[in-house]
Formats: sequence, structure tokens, C-alpha cells
Amino acid sequence: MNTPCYTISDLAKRYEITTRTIRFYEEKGLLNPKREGQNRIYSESDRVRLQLILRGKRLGLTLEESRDIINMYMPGRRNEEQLQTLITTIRHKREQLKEQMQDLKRMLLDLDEAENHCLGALDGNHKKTPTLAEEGER
Amino acid sequence: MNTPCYTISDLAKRYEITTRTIRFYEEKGLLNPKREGQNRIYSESDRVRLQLILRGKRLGLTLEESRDIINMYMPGRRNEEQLQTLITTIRHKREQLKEQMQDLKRMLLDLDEAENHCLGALDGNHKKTPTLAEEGER
DNA sequence: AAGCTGCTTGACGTTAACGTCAACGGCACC
DNA sequence: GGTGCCGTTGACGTTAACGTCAAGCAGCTT
Repeated sequence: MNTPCYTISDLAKRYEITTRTIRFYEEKGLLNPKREGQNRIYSESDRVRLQLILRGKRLGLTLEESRDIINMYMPGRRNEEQLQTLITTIRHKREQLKEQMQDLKRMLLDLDEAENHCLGALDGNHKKTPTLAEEGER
Repeated sequence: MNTPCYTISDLAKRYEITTRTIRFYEEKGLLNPKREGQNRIYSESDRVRLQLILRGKRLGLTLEESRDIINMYMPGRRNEEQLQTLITTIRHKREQLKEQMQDLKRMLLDLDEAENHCLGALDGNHKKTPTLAEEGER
């Protein structure tokens, strides 16, 4: 199979970020592309890594968290103990993400409610939509 | 109905943040509690607002975004035009959140895959689990 | 050879979201 | 009436995640 390659500005345009940002991620150890002389040259897997970083950002992860998660995806040679702790880390992260999913669903419900209030107010309808206010914990 | 009240450190303890943080949110216009002499006194609805801010943070929102969203929940008197643009804003935000939900689901799937790789590697099983790598856009 | 374009490495600036520290006010209580 | 304990308002410090120059090299085109 042929493996496509990218320059730094290829990726910058594709993901609508600056080259500075990409180099910054490299500084922080999230990427390390090959070099062609002086210039950076990005492989397909580098591109995927970058994509994962950006997804992490959209979810509010720090770069360090993203780096850790990406390293989970890309195992490399590990011994049994390392694999065990990795699995623990993965499961922990999954729990966090599930809580985040709950937050997201709640916020979507709140938006539904807010929209209904607006719509109700618009056609003078006062069908006593159940009020937000008293939420439980979290 | 009786309305419970809170001091600033009540809320700080409850949500495991510092009082400085709470005052900072006030500076930024996300809260404005009543005063009892010099001291801040938080109502139940202030507490809910704070809770919403923290949920926003967990989802990676900026304080400004949280403030905007909270203002969507708490309508106040508006005219028809304001209500219309508010509805538009709500719907837009909902789309964003749905995209975030997709990101979240994908990351959970990736974690599943990563865990399976680990488990496979642990009992020497090489059942050719489908590789991550080639993701589509986003 | 001159000029343009793209890439490189520094070095310093910036913003959001707080942390930290100082100096003060009011109270309970011993 | 001192001594903690909360609470207050500044003012300044800090960290993450970049932005913004500046200066320079490499290749190509005219």
C-alpha cells in the first residue's frame, strides 16, 4: 500500500490550525514526524495522531491528557505489568468519559427545556412546563 | 417554601473549589449574590448557577460560553425578536453538543479497542482485532 | 542574481482561569 | 481585650496553549 505524506501546512490547512500549533504539539511530545533534510514530513499515522489531539481538545482535554490517551491507542511492546496498569488507566478514563456523557445529556435536556420555554412564551402558551431549577447533585 | 442560603465557603466546600474561584466567577458576571452587610449570601438559584458553570467546565466550555448558556436557561422578560434569536442560539448550541456527543462516543469506542488489544496481548491471543488507524474525517 | 515561497528555530507576548499574599473588618468566646 | 476564624478587597504571580515577530536557509523561477 502507498503511504501518503503531508507537509506541515498541508495539515494546517486540512484541520484549520496554524503551523505554530502543530510545532507546539511536537514540542510537547504529542507528535514527532520524520524529517526530510530540515523539513518535517508527516505520515498518515502522524495525521491520525493530530486528529486525535484535536478531538481531545473539542472534549476539553488538556494536551497532556490527550497524549496519554493516544499512547493508550498505540501500545508498542509492553510487558504484562505495563499492560495491566494500562488497562486500569483505560477503564478509569472510560468512567470519566461516561460521566461527561451524562453531563452532556443533561445539558441537552436543559436546552430542550429552554427552547420550550421560549416557544411557550412566543405563542402566549402557559401550559406550566416543569421548571428547571431544582436539580439533584452533580 | 423556605429558601436555604449559603455562605461562600459552604459552596466552596460543597463543590470542592476555592472561594477565590467563586469570587472570580462573580467578577466575570456569572454570579451575583445578595449581600448581608459586607458578606455575600447565596440563594438556591445562585447555587444552581454555580453548578451549571461547573458542568460547563467539565464539558470544556469557557466561562463566557457557560454564562451565555445559563442566560438561555433563565429567560427574564423578552420581546418576540429576542426570543427568536434566543431560539436560534439554542438550536445552534444543541448541534455543537451533538457533535461533541459523537466525539465522545468515538473516543469510547477507541478505548474499547485499546482495551481489547491489551487483553489480546495479555493471553497471547492474536485474533487480528480490526485496527484503529484509518479513521474517516472529523 | 534577485526575488518569491515555504520551512526552520528562537524569543517574547498574550489570554483565560485561576492561585497566592497582604492588609483589613467584624464576630464570638474565654 | 486579645485571639482565632471568616469574610472582604486589591495586587501580583502562574500555567496552558498558543500568537507574533525576527532572522535565516533551501529551492524554484524569471
